[in-house]
Amino acid sequence: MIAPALEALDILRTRTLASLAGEAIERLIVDGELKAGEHLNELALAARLGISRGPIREAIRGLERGGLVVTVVNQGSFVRKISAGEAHELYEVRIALTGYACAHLAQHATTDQIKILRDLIKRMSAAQAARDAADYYTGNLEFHARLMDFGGNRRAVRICDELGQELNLFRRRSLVSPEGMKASNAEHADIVRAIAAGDVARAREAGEAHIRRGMDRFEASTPRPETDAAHKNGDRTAKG
Amino acid sequence: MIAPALEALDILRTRTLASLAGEAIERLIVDGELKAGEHLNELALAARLGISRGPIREAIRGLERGGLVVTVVNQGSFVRKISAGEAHELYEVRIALTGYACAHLAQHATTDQIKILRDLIKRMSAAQAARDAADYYTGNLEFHARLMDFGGNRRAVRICDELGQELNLFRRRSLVSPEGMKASNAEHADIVRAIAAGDVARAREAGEAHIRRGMDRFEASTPRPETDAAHKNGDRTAKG
DNA sequence: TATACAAATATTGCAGACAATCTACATTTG
DNA sequence: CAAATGTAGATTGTCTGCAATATTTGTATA
Repeated sequence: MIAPALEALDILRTRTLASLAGEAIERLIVDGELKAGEHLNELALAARLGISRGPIREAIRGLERGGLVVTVVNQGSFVRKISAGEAHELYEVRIALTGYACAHLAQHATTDQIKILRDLIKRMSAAQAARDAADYYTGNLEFHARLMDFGGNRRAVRICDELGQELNLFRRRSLVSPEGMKASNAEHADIVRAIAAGDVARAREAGEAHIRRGMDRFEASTPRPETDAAHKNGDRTAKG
Repeated sequence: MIAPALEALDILRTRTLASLAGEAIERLIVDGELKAGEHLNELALAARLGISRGPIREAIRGLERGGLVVTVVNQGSFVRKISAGEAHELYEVRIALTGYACAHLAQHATTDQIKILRDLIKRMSAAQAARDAADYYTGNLEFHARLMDFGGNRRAVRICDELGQELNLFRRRSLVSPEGMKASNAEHADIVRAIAAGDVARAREAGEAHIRRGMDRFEASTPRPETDAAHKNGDRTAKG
């Protein structure tokens, strides 16, 4: 065990304040402490993290490119506000990638990989029975990451991760009902069955359908875009 | 016409030095002036652009998140070196997205959209006949952008753009032979025919195959990874 | 000659300071 | 009373400076 002060110095040798600040701000956004459309005060953030504005600004540029934040010259940066249309687009990209990964897996999956997927399904099933939404949530995340990863494509995993993060800007960690969990997990089972059977077309179809149903559920549960168009930050929806 | 000085001021009011620097550095990379693995000297870049290091550093953070640059603490940033495996992954994501877009178009394309695609094919055909590689190149870029865009998904367009940029890190603007152009454009025609016929499966297949063949051509033309493993920046291939 | 070590140089990471701009509020003017 | 104007405070965009780290150069030693 190293003394905290030394440990802190060690962190500084291997990490940069900008990267640490980036993660911190990202957490603030994902956790909802910084709400969509809200202004990012550089000085306040710097004070809060006990550093100067330089690293904060660098971190914000990263978040900007990542789509979490939108910047207006001489006005600063704002947590990005995602429109329903943009959310739909994000979902569609996920549909395409998931479908492709499933098709790919139907041809190339090993028995070990299939076992891992089946174990995850069991775990989610248990979480659903126990009404443990949090456990189901993480299981679900891992299942989808594995799905993409087993396609052997870490880049696709990363893209899906980022898309998911952006989506969370909109749906604020959608809570799933027990029935929803059950239906969703049944779809997972469909996917894995098709993969195990080596049925390419059916695997793709099942993968696409799963994300699409998630999208439908989400859009059905989303109130029509509020018509307070005069809201101050009403147009902070897209970047550049 | 505004006096240059005033125009410069106008630019500063609407743009940030960091964003301008980001574009400038991006050009340096894409144009090959900064080669893969090369070190980005902040002071030198700042001097070259006539600004201070602050905006340069901010710009680099953006490029980092965009995958064009890799940063090592206390060593600085380097133009990302892409491995053959990573290039393959990038291609696969493009395959998935293009295939999906084509399938989508087969169901929803309007006659206007199909006409635009056909016109682009004619234009590329003319460029190929004239051996005008540059014109073919831009036509090809637009064709693929349209393909994605007509899926109605601007986000997918952006992702494909970014993937293409990263790929260019590897393939340094692959030059296409006249025969290559001809074959490639024939594939374009296949895609559009399937879309016009409303044949979803065939459209997807044609779209995927087109990118896949591009990938195959590319990988066939790529010399096996050089075995100068002792090269100084030999491991600057991935980030984080 | 090759290797190990040490000084010198170069470069990064960060902080603080300043000017330009924006925002909010009070004041004036029609 | 509404609109325009002016002022004070807050915030951003940029620059300069300094300490910490990395890299290079030079030197001595086996």
